[in-house]
Amino acid sequence: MALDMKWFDEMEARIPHDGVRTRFAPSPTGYMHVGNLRTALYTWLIARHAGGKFLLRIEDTDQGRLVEDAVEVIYSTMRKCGLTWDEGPDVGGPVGPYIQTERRDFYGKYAQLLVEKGFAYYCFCEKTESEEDAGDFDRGEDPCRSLSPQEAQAKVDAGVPYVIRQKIPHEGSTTFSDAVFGDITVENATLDDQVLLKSDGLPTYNFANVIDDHLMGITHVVRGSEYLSSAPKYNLLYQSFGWEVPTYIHCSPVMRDQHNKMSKRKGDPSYEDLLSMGYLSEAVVNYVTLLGWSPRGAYAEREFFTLQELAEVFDIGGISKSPAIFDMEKLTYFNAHYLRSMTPEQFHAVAEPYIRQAVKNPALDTRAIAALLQARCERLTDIPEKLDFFDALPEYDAGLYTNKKSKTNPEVSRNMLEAALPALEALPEWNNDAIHGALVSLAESLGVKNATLMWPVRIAAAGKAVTPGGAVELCCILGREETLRRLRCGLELLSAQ
RNA sequence: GGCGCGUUGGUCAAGCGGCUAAGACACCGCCCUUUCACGGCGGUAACACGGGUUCGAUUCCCGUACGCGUCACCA
Repeated sequence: MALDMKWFDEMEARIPHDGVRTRFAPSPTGYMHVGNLRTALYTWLIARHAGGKFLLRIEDTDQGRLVEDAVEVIYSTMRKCGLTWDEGPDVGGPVGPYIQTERRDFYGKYAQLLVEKGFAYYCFCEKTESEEDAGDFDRGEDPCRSLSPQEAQAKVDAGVPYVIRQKIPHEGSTTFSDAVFGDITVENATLDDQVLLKSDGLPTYNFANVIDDHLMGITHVVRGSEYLSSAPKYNLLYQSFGWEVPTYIHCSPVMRDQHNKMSKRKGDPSYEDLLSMGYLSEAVVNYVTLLGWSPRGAYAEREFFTLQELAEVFDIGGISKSPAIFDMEKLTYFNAHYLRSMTPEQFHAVAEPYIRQAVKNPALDTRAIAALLQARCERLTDIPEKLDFFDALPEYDAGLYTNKKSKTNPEVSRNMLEAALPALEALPEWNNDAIHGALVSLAESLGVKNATLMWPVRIAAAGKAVTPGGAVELCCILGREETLRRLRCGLELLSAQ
């Protein structure tokens, strides 16, 4: 069968040559690994930094199930992270389709083209079944490699199943250039004649990648370092077609510990999991970008960046060769920083649902509570447990009234509460300033330090030792009536001693 | 096993022949203070090992060790 050369020309003609073009090519698995997210981030940053195009391509070469939902997860994750794309399955573009299963018939044609050029051949051998066979198999000796075109064609015509393999030269060496790892030279003899087209007519991952990246005009390919060893074969493939090789950027993996990559299977959190654990998307994005990349020059000591700032500063040279261990504690620190950097309004907006998990009483002001929380939580999920005393005063032990530094014990606490009660009762207004003023001047007139009065009031108001705010703030939020009631409860408890 | 890659404090990391080897997280201490936090100040802690090259190696080269990756009609 003759190849339609005009079709190839048309495919070539569609390819844009207008600067940097990068692509993120996930498989629709239903969630976003941290490692994948980082790849997406770097890919996006390279495009945006250069003012180029960023495209989305879905690699769905197998799984027929779930795909619809899973692709949605990819879209929504990308959106939440702010990773906008210029071309993709949903928005289209000049080099579509952007879903691999819809490009199915492209690959066979290019495989045949390669056969015609003498850089690939039909192979009619059985699959290599066991690992041992595969290991011992002397690849240079594949008899199909030396079949004449006529012999091969005859078998194809006779309906013998076949795969198409890449014809790697026996001699010489291939040098592959990576932007992170530098030049890597390998002997061609160590490379195998990898399958390009499977017997079912579908391409292997390696082949599909080369074809798609070329046909989509991709200039920079970001991928995991596990693909590093197959890269020289890509080079050969590009050479065979006479195509320009894109810049490859191989990234070392994100690890869960010294020995293992992060993985959903081992229980490591995905992007979605991190959000539900109370982390902000911005914090995750910022932190993950810094796992394996660091800013240089004037920004070398900075670590907080918005996505836009990252796009300006990002450079391929800052990508590290060695793996990085994901440190949840440092992510937590980033998250805390982001929470504190928000305006009170912004913080209230994200915190309110968590506040309402613990505080059902509609009379309590969530804004005032949020204000106390902002400097006191590292994740949003920390919030509910800190507020457990608002709706109902917990049962507590009189021992809480003893605090050395504040110079309190049940005895003095009783005196303090007795004095505080009428002072608070008499206040014309109920707000932070008024309460604070009244208590401070009361302490002065009693001749005790502020803490000696504040401690018992806070314990009586909250019924617990550690609270997200001091006596004044808690009383203010609880309201006069409830505050007085709780102080009387405290007094009762102390009198019963 | 072959081939490839990597190795700076517990973690992330700067460094790209000459430095008291940055900075951040975590940890410890002090200050602030109405508990806890926040904030401020300070501290402990590292160039895997052995050879070269060089006037001089964390930096360049070669080994060793350890680790990782890859050797599929999986991606």
